[in-house]
Amino acid sequence: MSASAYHPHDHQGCISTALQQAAILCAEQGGRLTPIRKRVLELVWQSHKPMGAYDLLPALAADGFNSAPPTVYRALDFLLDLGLIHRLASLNAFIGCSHPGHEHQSCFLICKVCDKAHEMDVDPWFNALSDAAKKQGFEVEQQITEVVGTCPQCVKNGSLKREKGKTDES
Amino acid sequence: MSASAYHPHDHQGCISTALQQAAILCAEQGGRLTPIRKRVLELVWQSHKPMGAYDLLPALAADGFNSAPPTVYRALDFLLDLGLIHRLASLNAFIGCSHPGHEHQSCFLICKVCDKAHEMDVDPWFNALSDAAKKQGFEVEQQITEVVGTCPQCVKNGSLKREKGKTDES
DNA sequence: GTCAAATTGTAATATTATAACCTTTTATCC
DNA sequence: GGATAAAAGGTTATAATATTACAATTTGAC
Repeated sequence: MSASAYHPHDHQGCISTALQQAAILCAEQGGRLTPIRKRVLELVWQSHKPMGAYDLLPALAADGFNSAPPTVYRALDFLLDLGLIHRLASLNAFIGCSHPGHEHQSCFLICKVCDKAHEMDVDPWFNALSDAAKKQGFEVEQQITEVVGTCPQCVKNGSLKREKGKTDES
Repeated sequence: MSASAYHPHDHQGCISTALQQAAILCAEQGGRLTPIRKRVLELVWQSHKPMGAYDLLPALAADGFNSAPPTVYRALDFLLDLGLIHRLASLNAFIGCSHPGHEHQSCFLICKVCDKAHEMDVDPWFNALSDAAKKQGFEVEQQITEVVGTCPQCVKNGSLKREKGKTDES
């Protein structure tokens, strides 16, 4: 079970779980979790905020790794292929998958206040959409769903601010 | 009622309808449908394939318009604001809205064979997703849904090819 | 140890989008 | 009709994201 992006939690746990699952998946599928790939996965998991490819380069450089765009894109592609991370099309950014290891379509709730993204489980919803598409004769391969708005935490903070008269709202 | 992207139809009709609706919306909302904006809208509607911003520049140039990136991006932004076009995040491309004039979330079926995109009406479905998000305390502002796969026409063509043994499938 | 495949290094460049600042056009008011 | 402010467009430069192409190195299998 993954922790919610919105609440305090042992985030080191998120990272180490992700690394463990990566190791397992690589073992199963014959991929190699090289130091660069491992470090990129860690960096993507550094927070629950989606990371741009170019955000990762300085961190890689600081660790003494090569840091040219192809390096990070290769690692990201590898991790995407294994389903260890997702790419958010609306942000051109990457985020760790909270339940890798099985094929699934992802749906992200993206907070425009704190920038965090939370992977939501919406299988029934995906099936409904797939069915609608199939009804039109469309063969579905991939579904991209990204919901932009304000996360519970930021809604709450916003309300607190309003109570204290610290907002620009009327 | 808009024509299906997948079937032969009077596409000039699509374009002229789009232009008429644009004129009406501009009149209602006080926007100005200048020659550049009008031409960009026409170009976006040239086919049912999403167009990249940079695909539009040569066509604008050929028509004697200024053709630097800001020109086309300003026109696209204007059309986006009025809801006359949509942007497909997974393609970095733009496509005409088939039912502008009322607020709506868009859902596109994108064919990776013929590159056409079809706007699907999925209000009930969107509400279900919104409800799921709200149940978690998330305030929804925008929903991005893009389904990638093969359109009915291309599925059919694929089947025909298979019958004739013209495919690479086993 | 040799070889082929996978991975990484490196330089250059492609693609998409925006910033900043200036000029022109348009609508409005007197 | 001319002054004026706002909107739109022109121009140059650059930012941000991503890929190509090819060389060098590492790894695993035999």
